[in-house]
Amino acid sequence: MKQFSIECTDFPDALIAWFKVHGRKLPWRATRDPYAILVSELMLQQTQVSTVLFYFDRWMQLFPSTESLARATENEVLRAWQGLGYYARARNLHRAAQVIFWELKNRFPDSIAELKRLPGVGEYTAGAVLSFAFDRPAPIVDANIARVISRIEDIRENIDRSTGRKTIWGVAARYARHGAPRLSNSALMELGALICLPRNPLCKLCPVRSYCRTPDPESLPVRNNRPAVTHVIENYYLALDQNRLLLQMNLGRRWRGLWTLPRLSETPPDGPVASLTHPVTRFVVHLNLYKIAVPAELLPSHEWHFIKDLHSVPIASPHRRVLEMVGPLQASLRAGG
DNA sequence: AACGCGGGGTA
DNA sequence: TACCCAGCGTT
Repeated sequence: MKQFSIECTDFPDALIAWFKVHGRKLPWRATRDPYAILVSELMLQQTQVSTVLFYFDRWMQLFPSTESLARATENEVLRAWQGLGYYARARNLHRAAQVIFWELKNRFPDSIAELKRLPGVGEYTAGAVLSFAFDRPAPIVDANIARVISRIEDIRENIDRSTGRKTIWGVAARYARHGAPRLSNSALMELGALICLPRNPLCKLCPVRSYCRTPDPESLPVRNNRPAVTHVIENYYLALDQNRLLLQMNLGRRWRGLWTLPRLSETPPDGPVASLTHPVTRFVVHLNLYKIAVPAELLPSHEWHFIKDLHSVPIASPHRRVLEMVGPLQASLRAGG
């Protein structure tokens, strides 16, 4: 039977000893409230720690419990999430709180299977809640841990493919059998965040370098190539009527529940009053804003909003940014964060 | 088993 | 610009 160095008790012990000294004090590490942990995990999906800090703190003040979040309106929830992106996460978290509070009578799920039934909770997030909140052994593999494990074990399978992912999760599962799940999962993740960096890993500072099998850490993990970027031009119009601004509610999948500027199908003769370039996923969007007279016909999704109330309206970030460029709207957009 | 999500920060 | 990030849901 193949013996992995990760099974030696020395490895987790060395890692945890390092983590206790060098691990960051993050707000979601200072609590064992499963709701707070769940909030942090949803926010941290595909989003870096430094970005989440501000949103997490404000969210926990606005919605300190499953009950307060379950009772909130979708508009309030999306407004609190505004700027964090991937808004499906906000709706998932909202629905998860409603399921826990009403359907589960506010008893927080405490098994992988139950947690995965919550919207927005997959294998990773379920394991994170179980280990961080309940200190129960559960493997987790995020981008950090995938990188650490692939290097420690010199795994050269593509981690974007199912076989490669299976290999990594298998190692993580062996690792999770050792005690202190909260500490060991946190430590593994933190090693990836602080030492075992994607580029220029700090191997000379690594507390477990003697266990590391790869001769070439920077080549790992092996991942798919990124698709080429596609350039897109999008035109919108600025319609002001006295102290009101016309916005459009998104009803499709993209930005559902968020307001954007009303879409303009053709390019007007006069130049835009504001423009910005907005890279997102595999697109680069060139967004143009044209000033037009009050439109003759409004769509059902169109609605006038008082400019003084814009701070409480969830608006997609690029649209909020291009509106800030226009000038007189700045104060209303920024008030209330 | 891929792919879309069309976000945001950093080197 | 390219790349990365405490992934998930859908097809």
